[in-house]
Amino acid sequence: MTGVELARIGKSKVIRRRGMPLRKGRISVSAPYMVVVDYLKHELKRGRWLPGSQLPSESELVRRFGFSRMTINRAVRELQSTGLVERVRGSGTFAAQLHRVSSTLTIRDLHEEITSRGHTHRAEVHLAQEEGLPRTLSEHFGLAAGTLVFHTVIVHHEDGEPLQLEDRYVNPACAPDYLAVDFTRTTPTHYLLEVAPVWEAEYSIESGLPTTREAKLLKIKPVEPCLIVTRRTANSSAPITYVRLVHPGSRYQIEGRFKP
Amino acid sequence: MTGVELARIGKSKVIRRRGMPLRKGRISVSAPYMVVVDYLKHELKRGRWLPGSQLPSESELVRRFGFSRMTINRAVRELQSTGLVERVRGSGTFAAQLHRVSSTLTIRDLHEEITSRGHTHRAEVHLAQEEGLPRTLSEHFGLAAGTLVFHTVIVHHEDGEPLQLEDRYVNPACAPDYLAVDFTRTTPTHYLLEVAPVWEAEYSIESGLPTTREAKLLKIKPVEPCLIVTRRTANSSAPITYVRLVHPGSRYQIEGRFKP
DNA sequence: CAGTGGTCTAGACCACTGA
DNA sequence: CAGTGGTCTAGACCACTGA
Repeated sequence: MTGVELARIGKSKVIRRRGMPLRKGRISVSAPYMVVVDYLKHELKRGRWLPGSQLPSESELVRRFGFSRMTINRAVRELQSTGLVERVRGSGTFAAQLHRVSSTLTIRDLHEEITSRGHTHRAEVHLAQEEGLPRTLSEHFGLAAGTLVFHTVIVHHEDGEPLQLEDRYVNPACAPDYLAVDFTRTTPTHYLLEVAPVWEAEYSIESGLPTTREAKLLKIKPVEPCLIVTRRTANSSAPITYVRLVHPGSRYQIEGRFKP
Repeated sequence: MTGVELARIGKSKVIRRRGMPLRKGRISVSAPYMVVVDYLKHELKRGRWLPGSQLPSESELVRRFGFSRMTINRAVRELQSTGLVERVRGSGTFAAQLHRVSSTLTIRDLHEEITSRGHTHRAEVHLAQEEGLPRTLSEHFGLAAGTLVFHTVIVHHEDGEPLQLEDRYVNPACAPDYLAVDFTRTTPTHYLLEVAPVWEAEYSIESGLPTTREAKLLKIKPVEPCLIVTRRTANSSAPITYVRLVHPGSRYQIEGRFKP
């Protein structure tokens, strides 16, 4: 972008201040701070400022664009929060190393996921009962061994094929009516997100073999590698649920993408 | 927090405007917008506004805290960007369902990861050559089959135990000197992040079996489940690298945690 | 129509950096 | 000391919502 073009962008501010609408004809004009965001992103993308090198200062951008400093500041702060630049007070703004691939791991309702692919979802309930928390899970779940908890084992099918075994423990204090839910119609994930807002979560993703029972329920050979996700959620004072999700490796993978 | 306490917070603004420093004695006083952020976070955490319900409006918060509307707006916008609230123009601000567990999947240098655990890292280079891109990878990598690319196969050990097999293809246009690097001293990840800034990335995480050759190099049985990560990075105009990372399931897992 | 959030401005004071 | 980013303010105009 040349200095002339920048000057033209600067002028659009004046127009707005005189009360012109944000739309001229069919062309939508972005908010001034977005103009700056787009400009900086575009130049970063082109490699104009290599990682570690310094970007124009706020006052420099104020001069170039003709916007107020608060507007410039907001734009650059936006890039900072997405990790594209780093700012050092007293020193300057620098292009960041894009090490971090910030992705979003969603606690997504499997029912939604399957139906959004246009497939049918069916849930088989193999266990739904109250029981004492096994000693082995006490630490992971964050409740004392022997505490009465709800335990469900459900196999989710996509178009008739087992896709996920969901072995879940639920803290009755957070969802007292959990066992009354018809899990062939409502998934535990969906129900729990409704009744027990999540404040924090921990998860682990690993590859391993199913237990004998899991293999049988998933209708796979005991030697088939599985993608196993375990997850614990909690609100600010108590654990909500601990779940082990076992997926046949041949049928499930986690995908992600990052683009600033 | 009671109305009285809020009123007191409001007064602190007046003090600042008269030129008092941000620190009184040893007590550090947060910036006003952070006061509002902390207050709203704290109340959300306590469950004061359940998911979907409406938070106080900006003007209401202006009255309560005595800060200017821009300051209140910045605070609430901050919560919005972290996904804690949703805002609808003309309607209001609402507590969000915390479905999204926003986690950060880092492209991390394995050497760093291992040494930060206090362990020793050793890399064995099994292949480093130029070759034509296999047809099967053409689509994944984003280059035509047969294009000359660099290909390296490296096994990374943690305290002498094979932890990761790194099978990597590199676009020579982005890193022409790639093959000159001594990979027993510098990991490909480290080198590439230096010379070829990443603009976008895609990854997939799955569970599967190693190939016969991979199993041999990792010194595991061919039936041991592995956590397999494939990743493609690119800058704005060309793909940089495509890598398949194979980890023995028994020795590696991906962990994450989310807390607003 | 009153209420909501989205955004901009011009000016201000400040802490921190590095020559 | 000049330059940098961090932050706040008081007022403004606007688009959109929903009674």
